[in-house]
Amino acid sequence: MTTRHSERTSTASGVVIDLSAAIVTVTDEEPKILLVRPADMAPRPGLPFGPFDPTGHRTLEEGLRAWVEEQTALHLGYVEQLYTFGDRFRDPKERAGGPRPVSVGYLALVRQTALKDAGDSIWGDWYRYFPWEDWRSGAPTIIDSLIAPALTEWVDSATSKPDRNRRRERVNLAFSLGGAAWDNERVLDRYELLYEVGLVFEASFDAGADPSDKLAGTQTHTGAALTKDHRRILATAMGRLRAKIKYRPVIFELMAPTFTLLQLQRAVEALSGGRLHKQNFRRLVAHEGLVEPTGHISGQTGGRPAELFRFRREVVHERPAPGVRVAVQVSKRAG
Amino acid sequence: MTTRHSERTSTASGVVIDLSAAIVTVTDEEPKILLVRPADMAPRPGLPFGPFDPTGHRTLEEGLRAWVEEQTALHLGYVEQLYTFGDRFRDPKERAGGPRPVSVGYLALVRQTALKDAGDSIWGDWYRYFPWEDWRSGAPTIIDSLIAPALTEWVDSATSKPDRNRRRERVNLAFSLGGAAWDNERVLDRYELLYEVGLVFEASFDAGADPSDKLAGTQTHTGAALTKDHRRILATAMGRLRAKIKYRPVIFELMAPTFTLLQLQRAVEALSGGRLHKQNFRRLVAHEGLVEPTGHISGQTGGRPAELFRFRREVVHERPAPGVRVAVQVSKRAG
DNA sequence: AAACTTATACTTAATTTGAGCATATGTACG
DNA sequence: CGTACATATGCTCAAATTAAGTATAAGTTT
Repeated sequence: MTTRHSERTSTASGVVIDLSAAIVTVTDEEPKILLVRPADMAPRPGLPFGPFDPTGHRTLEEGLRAWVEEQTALHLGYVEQLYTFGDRFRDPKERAGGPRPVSVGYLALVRQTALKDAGDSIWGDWYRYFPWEDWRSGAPTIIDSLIAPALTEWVDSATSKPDRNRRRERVNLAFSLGGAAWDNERVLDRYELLYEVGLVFEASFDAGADPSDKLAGTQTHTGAALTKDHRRILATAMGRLRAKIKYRPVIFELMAPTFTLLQLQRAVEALSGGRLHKQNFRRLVAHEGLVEPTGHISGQTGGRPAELFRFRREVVHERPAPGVRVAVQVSKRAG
Repeated sequence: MTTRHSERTSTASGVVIDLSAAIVTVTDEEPKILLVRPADMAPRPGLPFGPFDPTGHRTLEEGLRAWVEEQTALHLGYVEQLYTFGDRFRDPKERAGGPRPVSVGYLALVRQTALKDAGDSIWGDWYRYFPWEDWRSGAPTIIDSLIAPALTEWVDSATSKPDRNRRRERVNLAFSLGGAAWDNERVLDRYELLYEVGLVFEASFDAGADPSDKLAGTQTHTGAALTKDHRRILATAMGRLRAKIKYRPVIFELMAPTFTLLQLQRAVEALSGGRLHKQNFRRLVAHEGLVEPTGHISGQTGGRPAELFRFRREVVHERPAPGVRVAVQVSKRAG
């Protein structure tokens, strides 16, 4: 216990560090995530990633940028480290004796204009993988039709009473089934719950089940699957982004240089998964000094033309928490 | 570009993953950090850490807990992953051909009662390493006497005008020299700025300077130093904890099972580095349902005896963001 | 008993938030 | 040309929250 600080080089064997990127953009009021098409080995699409090279990469982030530029011909602007994933058996190949992969996950934001489609990378609709997260037109039907009943059954099937209570609390907290307000930031909580209950494809796949089995019967899987644990990384990214919007002006990383206030509002709504009160939204961004008018007018609206605005970068130095601190209105769940 | 997803094992060579822990407690209204005494090789104390063992450790967090228990005989309760550090030359030994260390940093909270002093681990005063962060009795003198002048000089010494402006903005943002309100969460920003300007010991040490040089003349180094980049990890932990207190009831991880409201307030103040308005603080914790009275009375106050309270765990399931959302009053800077 | 320390209840004004009304200014289409 | 419709924008209003007190209670210290 005294010599523990002496030279301790790689006693650890077989660690590989992967750098993974959840690259987000918003086009046509829809949030998108950059995916690479499945290669021969991978049956499902996944996030772009590549191994960290300690000799070539000065920093982790630099390594990530290099990989992404090579794989997708995309130059990343805003990049933020999310989380480092290192649980055993994140990659099923590990069971067969593969090395232990540790992934450092990143969130990156790029503007719509930057999408050059480079071969085998594509923009995937974010809510295709998380259909229960989009409340913009009311409560997602999949919750009432599929998720809620299955979760209730899972709660009831607990063997002991304290266990049942724990399960109920967890369900209520994640999916607000107990009447609480929907918390749009708990994306990861919800995904992990669905995984544990077996409601997402990855769960049964990771458990080694033949996927065609369950799918043959009733539809019990929700949302489209990604390879390995990439959907979990994406859930982490969504939650972080939804939280960050509220206190940092990151939304402007996704906007064109000039935009109308409605375009800005729609972008926030797309990411947040709920609707905003229009007048209050305008009051907020104006009062917080987040934007300034350009004097130009947009003609694209189909109604009264809107003024074009631009982001006021100076706001970062003026206010402690500049961001779109707006309450997301989420229509009450039916029933 | 098409085969990039095929088997790509460790082309990366010489990566070692370290797990580091910033273990925080509060005793006698002072925040403390657990440090391990310098061994022969390390000239300064540092955070407890150990290598990640992919064969033995099921998860990263489990690996961290195992290391800490082994090194300090401390069982960790609340643990949260902070950030993964991988910049080149974080450890000066790397220049001499050592392996590239990547550290996954964690924040852990333990209660005062849990401190068993196990041999060569000690509790260090948190503000000894960051004297400019404690505003509880007004603006720290070190800012006006040392930091502000040095930063101003650094701003003025910029060669180009845009460069000077960038420096000024950065200084104003981090240390609120431009009249803005002090933001107690920007701990990392401030440390990194001081590092870059050369005001912390680690900067000149990492640059290879003989430390006795500078110290011989005027005192230009602020705060006590830690080994390698552990002070940076600690800064990250402080910032995260200060932020988290406001929206999650993590403060109770540091409190005894029952406590008076003033004890609770002092603990929050100790971590936040500022004073709170007493009456509003009580109204807040009561109104938020964070605590409930035990019916018992504390006799230790030296004034009117206070009622003892306990944390209401249920609050987590009731409110979206339970936490001590209180504006930290920071006395205005002198001058 | 007087001075001091801490606890706790209550007041008040300013600010922020949530929701909506009213009106302006354009397009689409009969 | 006129009516319906869509969007933009200014403004009001009540409720809730926040910041900063005053007032009083209930102990300890000297």
